Amino acid sequence: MTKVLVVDDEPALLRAVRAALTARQYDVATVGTGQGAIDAIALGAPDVVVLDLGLPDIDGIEVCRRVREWSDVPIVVLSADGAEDRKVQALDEGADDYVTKPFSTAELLARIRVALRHRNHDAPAGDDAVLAVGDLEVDLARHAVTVADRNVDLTPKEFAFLALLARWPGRVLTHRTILQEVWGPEYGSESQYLRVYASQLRKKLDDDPARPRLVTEPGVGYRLVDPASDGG
Amino acid sequence: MTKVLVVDDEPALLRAVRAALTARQYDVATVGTGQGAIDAIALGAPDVVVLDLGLPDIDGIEVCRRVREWSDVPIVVLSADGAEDRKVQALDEGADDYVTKPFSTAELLARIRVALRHRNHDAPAGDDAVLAVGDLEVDLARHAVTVADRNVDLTPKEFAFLALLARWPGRVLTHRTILQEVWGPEYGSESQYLRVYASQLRKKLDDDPARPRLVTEPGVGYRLVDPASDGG
DNA sequence: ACTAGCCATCAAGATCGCGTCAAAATTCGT
DNA sequence: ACGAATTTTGACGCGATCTTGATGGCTAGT
Repeated sequence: MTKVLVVDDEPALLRAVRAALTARQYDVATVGTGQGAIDAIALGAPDVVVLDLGLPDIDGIEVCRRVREWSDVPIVVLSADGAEDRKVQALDEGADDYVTKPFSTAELLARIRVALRHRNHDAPAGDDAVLAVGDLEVDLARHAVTVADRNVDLTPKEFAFLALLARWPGRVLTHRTILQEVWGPEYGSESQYLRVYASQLRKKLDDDPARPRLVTEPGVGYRLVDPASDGG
Repeated sequence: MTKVLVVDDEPALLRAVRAALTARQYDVATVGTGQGAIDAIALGAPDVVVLDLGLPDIDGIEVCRRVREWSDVPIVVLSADGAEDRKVQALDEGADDYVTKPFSTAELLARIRVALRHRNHDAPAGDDAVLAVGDLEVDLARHAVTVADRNVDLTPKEFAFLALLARWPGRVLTHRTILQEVWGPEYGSESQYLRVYASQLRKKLDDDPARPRLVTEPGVGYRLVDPASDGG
C-alpha cells in the first residue's frame, strides 16, 4: 500500500487530509514537527511526503534540505505563504511541488498522484536511506558507517566520498566526478585530495590490501567492489 | 544546453518567458499551436515543455495525453483557468505541474528547475553501458573487460584502445584514428604504439592466432571481429 | 631468391601516478 | 580566544605503465 506522511501542526487540517487520503486507500502517517518528519521519513520510508512549512520547531525548508541529503522521496509543500521567493526557495531546496493554502482536496490529491508517478519512474527499486555494499553499510540519514557490524568513525569529507561511491556499487567514478561532487564544482583536478582520502578510508575501513573494498582504477578513478555483481 | 519548448499563443507572454529563459542560458524554442507542440516535441526532443492550456487548435490537456503516449518529457502547464477539476484533469493526463496565471517569472523558473531535476534523476539510474562483441564484453562504467566471462586486467591505454574498437564492432579504425582517440590529437603517426598494444591486448585477451578477435588490416588499421555480422 | 615495407614480439629505461606520512592551515565548538 | 578536529599542502618512495629501440617474421613485388 502507498504510504503518505503528512507533516502539519494544525489538527483540523491533519484530520481533513488524513480522511481524504484514507478514503482513497492510502496508508497515512502524521507527525506535527520537523524533527518528527525527518525521523519518520528515515524510519518509515514513505512514498510521498506532504509537508506544511509552518512547523513549530524547524523551518519546513530546512526539513527539505536535510531530507534531500539522503532521500529522494517526493515532497509536496503546503503553505499559507504565497510569497514568490518562499516558493522558489522551497522548490530549489528539494520540494517537488508547492501548494498555497487554501487549496482543494482534489488538487492536493492530484498533485500527490503526480509525485507518486515521478517516484515510480525514478526509483523502481525502493530507495533506502541505508546503502549496503557487501559487509559495508552507509546510513545516509544518520551519517553512520559500519563494516561487518563494526562502527566506523568518519570525517564529513570521508563520509561524502564513501557515500558517493556506495551509491554506485561496482561502478568507477572518475577523479573529476568525485572531486566535483564532494569538494565542489571548482575542484576539478586536485586529485591529490583523492589519494589522501582514499588512503585514510582504507585505513579506517580496515581494508585488506590484497582484497581492498576501495579499488583504484589507475588513471581513471575509484570504485567500491560490489560482491553482489562481481568478485573483484 | 538545456532545451525548453514554450507553447503559447499570446505573443506578449511568449516574449516574456523567452527572455527570462534565454537570460539563464536555456535554449528556447516556441510554438503557438497544439499540433505544433506535438511536432516540436517529437522532432526537437526538448528537456522540458511549458504548455499553455488555451491553444487555438487542440486543447492543452489533449496535447498532454497524446504526448504521454510516447514521451516522458516533463510538462509544466500554464493556465488562466483556476478551476480545480481542470487542474486535476491536466495533472492526471500527464502534466507534471500546473501554474495558474498570473504567475511570477521566478516561480515558473523554479518549477522548471524542479522538472529538470526530476529528469536528471531518471537518467543515471539504470544504464550500465556494456559493449558486447561476441564473447567479449567491455563495461565502460566499471572499466572492466571480460572474455567468455573471464575477467581481464587491462591498463588504462589498453582499455581505451579496446573500448574504442568495441564501439565500432567489425569496423576498421585507421592508425591515425586510434592514435588520436587514445593517445591524443598530437599523436598521428606513432603507429609503433599500436603494434605494441595490439600485441599486449591479444595476449591478455587470449586470442587464438588462427582466429584472432583483434584483426590487423595491413597498411590501414585494426578492427574487432563481430560474429554477429561477419565470420572473420 | 632477394629486397623493401609492414608487422609482432621482447626487453630495458624513463616516466607517471599512486600511497603514505607529516606538517601547516583552516574550521569549528566551547 | 583557545584547543581539537579536520582539511589542505608538500615531499618522497615505489611500482605499474608507457615509451623506445632492437630483432625477427611475413608478404608482395622484382
